[in-house]
Amino acid sequence: MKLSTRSRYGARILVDLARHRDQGPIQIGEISKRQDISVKYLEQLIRPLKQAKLVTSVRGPKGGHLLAEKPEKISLGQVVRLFEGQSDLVECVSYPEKCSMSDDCQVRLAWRDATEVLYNKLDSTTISDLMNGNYSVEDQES
Amino acid sequence: MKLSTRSRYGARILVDLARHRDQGPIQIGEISKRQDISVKYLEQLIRPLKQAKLVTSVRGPKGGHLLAEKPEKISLGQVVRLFEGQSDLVECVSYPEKCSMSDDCQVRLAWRDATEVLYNKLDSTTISDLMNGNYSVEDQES
DNA sequence: GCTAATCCATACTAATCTTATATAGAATAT
DNA sequence: ATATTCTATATAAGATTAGTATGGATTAGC
Repeated sequence: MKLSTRSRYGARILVDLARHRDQGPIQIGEISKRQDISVKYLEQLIRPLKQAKLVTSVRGPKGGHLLAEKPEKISLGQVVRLFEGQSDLVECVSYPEKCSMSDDCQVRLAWRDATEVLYNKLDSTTISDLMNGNYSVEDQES
Repeated sequence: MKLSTRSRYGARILVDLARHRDQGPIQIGEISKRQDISVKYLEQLIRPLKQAKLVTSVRGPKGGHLLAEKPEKISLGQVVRLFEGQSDLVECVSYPEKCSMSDDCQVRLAWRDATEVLYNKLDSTTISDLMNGNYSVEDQES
């Protein structure tokens, strides 16, 4: 039950863009240096962020990437749902037909509730909470 | 971020043993039929459950497996910690040295808190909650 | 218009993890 | 004794992950 590095890196990319959002478009090379992620891998990770309208980009020299939303409008839940192929902890939560037992499987309901609790937490944590070096539980809504 | 089938099956094994705990030792063959898990894989999954003292076994003819604890004393959190190699959602939560950024990485703290919320939920859900076909959120402590 | 700097897209690969299956052995109630 | 059960290790196919490589498309500025 591990989060992929894509989700981890994705969150760090957004925090990096948020921290430097008053500096105009941010080049991938800069993010790469600061976040210790290869340029080629970064390009690959930024694409889904753009498709999800969390990031916009400017082409050509002096181009780069920008947050498309205010940091407080982007949650970790969005990032994780974007990068994890399977959002639920177990497949049978969303696709009961995948398991022959699911009809009377009480365990499935417990996985469903655990998934929900987890995403409630992730949804209530925003990039804004994470960008200023003073993250604490009290910053969050729920 | 998917739970392994080991955790899923492990939970179902325990629920199965709980449901039939008044019938003496339960053979793996029976569990296999009811839960649709191969005998050989079951043997492999029951071993850690025994090592964790959640299950005991009786050898020889008429032997089988028994819950070692009351169903209300066994939580899904125990099962998941037992079967998932990595309990935390991300490695850097427990091993900050694995990531060069972890010193001032606020995101890491968010993953830590999300992990905690998840396990609080799993720890408050017991086999007893899941064995009688009437699971609901209200059954649980928190 | 060129062109250098940037972003975009797909293919590929090594390594790891998952999910089992297979084989052989040890213990024990009858 | 022995049939039945549990125990332990080895092996392997398949999927996933994490990352690299290659080539291309776009565009601001000269």
